[in-house]
Amino acid sequence: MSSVSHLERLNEPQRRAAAHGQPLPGRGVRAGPLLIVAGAGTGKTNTLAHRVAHLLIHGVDPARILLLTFTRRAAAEMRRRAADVAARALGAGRAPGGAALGQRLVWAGTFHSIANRLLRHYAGALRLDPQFTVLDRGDAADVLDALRTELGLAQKEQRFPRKDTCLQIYSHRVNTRGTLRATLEGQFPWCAHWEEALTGLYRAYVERKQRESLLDYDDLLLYWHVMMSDGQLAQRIGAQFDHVLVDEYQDTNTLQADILYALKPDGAGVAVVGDDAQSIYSFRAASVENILAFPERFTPRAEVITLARNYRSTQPILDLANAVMDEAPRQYRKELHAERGSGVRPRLVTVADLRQQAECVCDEVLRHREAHVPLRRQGVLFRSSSHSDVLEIELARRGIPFVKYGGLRFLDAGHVKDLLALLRWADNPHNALAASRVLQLLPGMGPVNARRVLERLAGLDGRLGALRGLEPPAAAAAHWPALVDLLAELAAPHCPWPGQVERARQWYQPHLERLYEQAHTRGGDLEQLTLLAGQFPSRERFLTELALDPPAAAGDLSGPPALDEDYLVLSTVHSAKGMEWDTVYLLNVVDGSFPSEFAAGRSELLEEERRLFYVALTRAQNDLLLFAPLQFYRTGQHRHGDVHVYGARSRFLTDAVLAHVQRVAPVVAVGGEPSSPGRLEPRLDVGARLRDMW
DNA sequence: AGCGCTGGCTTTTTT
DNA sequence: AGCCAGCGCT
Repeated sequence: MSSVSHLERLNEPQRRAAAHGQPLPGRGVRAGPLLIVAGAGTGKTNTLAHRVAHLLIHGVDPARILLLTFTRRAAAEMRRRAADVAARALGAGRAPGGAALGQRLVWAGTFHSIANRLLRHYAGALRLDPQFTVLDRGDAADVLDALRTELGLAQKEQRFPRKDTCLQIYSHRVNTRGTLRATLEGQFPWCAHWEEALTGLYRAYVERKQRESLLDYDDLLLYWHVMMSDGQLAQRIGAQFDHVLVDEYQDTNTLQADILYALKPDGAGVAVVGDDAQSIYSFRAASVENILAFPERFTPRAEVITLARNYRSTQPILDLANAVMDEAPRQYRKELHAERGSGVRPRLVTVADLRQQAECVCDEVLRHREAHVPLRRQGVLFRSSSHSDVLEIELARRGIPFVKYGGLRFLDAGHVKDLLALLRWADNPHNALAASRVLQLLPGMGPVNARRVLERLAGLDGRLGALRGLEPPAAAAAHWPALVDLLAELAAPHCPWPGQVERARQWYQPHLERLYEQAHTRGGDLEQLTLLAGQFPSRERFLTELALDPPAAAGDLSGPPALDEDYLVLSTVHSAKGMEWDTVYLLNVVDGSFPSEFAAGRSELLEEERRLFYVALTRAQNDLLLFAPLQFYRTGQHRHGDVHVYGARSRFLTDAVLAHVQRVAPVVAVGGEPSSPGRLEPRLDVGARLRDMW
């Protein structure tokens, strides 16, 4: 019958998951709660997309499907694929095209972006300014920083936690819905004695955000959650959706889970997908408990469907991944089985140091490219962002193009923050953080003077036009009228959005040149920012979307690279979630890196490192190379000032695991110019020596 | 007060 | 290598 033909490309459990529930003739699908436990590469996205398509085909209104994903990218991907499947099944003739159908899935996004939309819509019921500003991470930390200075927490004999740490602690506490003490003891023991001072800081933080209509990432969820605690509102919002689908459920936190349950207390129409073996966000308060406990949260309990047939990788890669997980305390147990059959064994390459690792990766990358694996089908993964530093230099030297995901963000650059602060202030005149940043761009204007200006402004009617009458410090006087004019212009109610960034940039240019080195390159960034701004319909949308979904790399701003462009992807393992490559290189598989040194001694954290390792391994389709440098440099500091340490074998590489890899030494180019001038002719079999160390 | 400089200290991963 | 507190000069 035609209603299943769209599912014929799925295997049996996938099909059961996609078609779960009873179709009501022409009126949608009635379904109880469903948990899909989907191992890596088992077609999770495809299954979820088919479920959405299945719902659409059975007449569910796309605007009544809430699709919660982990990233913006994932949401877009899901929309596209679901629409494709549905459009194909419905036939091009009598249905809207796939793209149009995808457009109508208006409630697809991250928890945070959906929260943003709902809150702006229901702001009136919450005594919330619908024009609220969303703080990105850096902004939130800056607010905390200002407060800790104001509260006199900065000058103590003992150093108070830095702003990012303060924010992390706050965030963890809020997202776990536990006590500050629990967060401190569990995650930040070295800050435990600051409990009282931190409490005061957070109290001030919450107050300030409310006064200035600022919401940080956590507030988006918190406000949503509070909104759901009101019976009437919860009822109303829940009734807005017939189906709620959640992707990457293993990485949701307690707050998100509670929102979900409040949305659909009986689980009707709820379907969540995840893999407990890939839970890697506990630092963000994600709780594996969410997925483990999901079925029992409902009566009758949720149906559980497990997907274990892997379509991504060859069997030797899965054997390795399975072996790694075999040593973990088991939860939803699933041994991945490759549909694609056999292939080459993963290789463990022992290299002398980071430099040789970089050279070796480059060699292999080029070799693969010659063997018709384009750069973009190859990915280099690492535990922490800085681990690719040496490699990046080598790639640049050899002219191999690459894009890096994770790590330093475009939005963290001072000049970008400056320009955005200007727009933010105009957008929300209460935003003292932005205002203070803007004011301090002027010479002679420091924190104290900026504060004075803002206090006097607040004493007047608070409108930006009133700035004109205020007297700035003498050094800033010359710049004052231009700034006041600019702000008045941008803040005027009907100031057209196109052109605003350009206008702000003109004003900012001389300050840029005065304040920063390399004003030219920085100016280039701002040009890109201007182009990006042009893609948004309004200032508020631009600022909000930018905060909710910051460009991952500076290159992102110019939009996705052209299709014919080929580039290698470098990514943290965290950012590699859900992605796959023909060939994967995993850097620094040594203790201290994998697992991270910070996980030492805490078994929970160690288990998360194991899952992270597992995620990295299962990104590979055909070829997997693990690199183990014997000498492992540390960046600066470390307690005893060591420049480098001898990396111990990663504790995840047990004998049972090693049985699944082929151990090799790098192929050193013989006869050609050796890259290090010290090495003359081959007298030593270095490779053999290195192998012997294991 | 602002601003530049010095020196001590530093948990990784991100919506 | 970067953050941040504190110092000294303007």
